[in-house]
Amino acid sequence: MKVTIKDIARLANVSVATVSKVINKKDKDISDSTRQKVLEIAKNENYIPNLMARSLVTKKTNTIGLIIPDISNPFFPELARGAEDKANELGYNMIICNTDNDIKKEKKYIKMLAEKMIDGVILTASLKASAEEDVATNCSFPIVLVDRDVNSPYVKGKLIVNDFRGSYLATKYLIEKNHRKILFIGGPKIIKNTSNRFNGYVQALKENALELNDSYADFGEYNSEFGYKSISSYLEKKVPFTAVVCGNDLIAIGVIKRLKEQGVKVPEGVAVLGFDDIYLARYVEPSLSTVALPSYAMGVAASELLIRALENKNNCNENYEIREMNTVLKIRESSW
Amino acid sequence: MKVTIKDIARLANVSVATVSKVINKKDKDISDSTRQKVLEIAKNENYIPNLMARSLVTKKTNTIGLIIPDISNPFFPELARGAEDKANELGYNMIICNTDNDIKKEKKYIKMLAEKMIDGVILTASLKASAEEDVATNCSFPIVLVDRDVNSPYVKGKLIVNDFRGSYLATKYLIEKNHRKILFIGGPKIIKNTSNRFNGYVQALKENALELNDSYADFGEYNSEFGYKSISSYLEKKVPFTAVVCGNDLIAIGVIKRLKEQGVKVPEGVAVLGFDDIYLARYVEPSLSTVALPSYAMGVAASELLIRALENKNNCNENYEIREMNTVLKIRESSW
DNA sequence: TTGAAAGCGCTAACAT
DNA sequence: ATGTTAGCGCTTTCAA
Repeated sequence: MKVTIKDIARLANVSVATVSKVINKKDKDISDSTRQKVLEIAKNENYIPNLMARSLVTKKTNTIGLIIPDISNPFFPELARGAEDKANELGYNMIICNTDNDIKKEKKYIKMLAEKMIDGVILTASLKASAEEDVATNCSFPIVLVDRDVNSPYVKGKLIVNDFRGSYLATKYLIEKNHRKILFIGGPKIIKNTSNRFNGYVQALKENALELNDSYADFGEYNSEFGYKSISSYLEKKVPFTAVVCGNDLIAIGVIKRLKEQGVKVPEGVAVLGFDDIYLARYVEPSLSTVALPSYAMGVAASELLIRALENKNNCNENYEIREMNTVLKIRESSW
Repeated sequence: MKVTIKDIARLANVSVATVSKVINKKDKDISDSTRQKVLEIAKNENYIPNLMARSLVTKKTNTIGLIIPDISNPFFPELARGAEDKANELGYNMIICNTDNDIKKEKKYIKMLAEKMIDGVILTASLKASAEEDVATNCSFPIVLVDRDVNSPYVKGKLIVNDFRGSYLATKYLIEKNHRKILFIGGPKIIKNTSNRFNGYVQALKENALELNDSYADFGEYNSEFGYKSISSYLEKKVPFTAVVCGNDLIAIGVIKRLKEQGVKVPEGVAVLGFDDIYLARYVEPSLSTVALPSYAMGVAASELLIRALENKNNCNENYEIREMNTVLKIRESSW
């Protein structure tokens, strides 16, 4: 049988109220001797407060949720870690929810989190039909958005990734290196960051008066299989190109794989750029030139934003903080 | 203000008990009409049951914990996904805890999980000083072990990975391919699976009467940096070798990276074997020959074992199930 | 400086 | 078929 606050009270010959005060360090007006006694007994009895009972009265769980679309994309574990480390540091726990880019799952998780009475949630970009019918609209707890747009009074902060600028700079870099036929292979079209990344690419082409050919862009999944498949079909169709801007590193890795199989050298034959800068980007062969996102720092910032909002009593609704995370172009061996 | 069971009861002109029964589908003896009425009102009012209140009385949270040592090692997200999918399917939620191989963090998490009154925990291999002082000894809820040993009456199941056999077979394969000077570069020595994997390697050497040279084995971290560093020092010392058995895929990727920088071809100059078969193993260049672990299936099995134990009323203590997960040697391009 | 008591939202005997 | 009621373990006001 678990030992409760009652047991401690009985053993210490004090009331449960006193024990509660000591446990919660609200002990300004508790005598030193009682405090000591209670603390000692609590330790001896291996007392563990029941957080559910506590939350039931305080209406605070000190737990936040993190909703991510794809935990097998290395970008997200890194973000999760940053978020968790910061949350822990600030006295919060975190529940990670992986939606597999599935709206149904996302809905389910949001419901689950609501039932668990979490204090708030960090919502990262995910597939979605339209901003209006975003499931997040149904949240009734504070939200911090990462690379995503939701209209709701519950939104307390927003992390913006300058995806546009990232791929714009990346593409511009390729153009400066004299590439003229540049493919774009991105993730799912309905994800916002996909279109942002695509638009940056388009902008760079336009500025340099380069032909903007529809057949030069392909959209699919943010994984290596898709990169492999997509580039295969360009190869088959004998589309001429000398560089590929990829929606993320996983796609880039798939592209490089296929290119090599075809006997095309990277970067000599074709330059390939990734996006994200996952852990393995510098270890693959050739190491990946990529638009780096500060994944860990993003997680940290998201937690910070959310928890600060949670602890801010004067809940000024309309004025939430927007923080922009900048991308950095890292040139390694897969491009020149 | 959140709507509670009381509100629903009031609106439906019934007692809270009736509402509770309907909500929990314990409605054998509730009239169809009341059931309908209650359900409808609950939906209209957007009623969300407060799980904490429920758990407080049922002593069941329907939540399990998953403790993993390193979420940036792609093996673990895959396992986590399997565990979570299965848990969800069986009506459970899962909280992922990442310990960074840090005993202190592990302790903290176990305490946190206890406070949150989780129903049970899946504990995966981690650094540890000795079996006896394993933090898990302090758990007071059902445990399922993955690749780890703990002595506790709370252990309700165990997943064993045949690490030994995996690296034994891998090494044997290399020997059959006429490799004679084979290095072993493993993870931290105090992790059990490290020594298991090492022992398999040793066994294969012995059986083939090959020299077992201490300086042929190195132990460090399960990441690419370590692989890179370790092989560098072998290269510097001009130790002769034609093959490397690595403790995991990340190490192998670091090793290959360094080898190529040195102008050593893989597999022509040196064959490299990994362990785990992470998602990117088949996408790196050359694709990685590796001892595959069924990461997703392991997660599924762990959840299954744990939840079955949780739901098994006649809690026969001493007789828990042990399930062995087998490894499969996958030969790709990094070896021959 | 301490304690009594109400109540958080819910479930489960037990009545009716 | 439905309702009454006693808690689950805790915090918090208010009184002593």
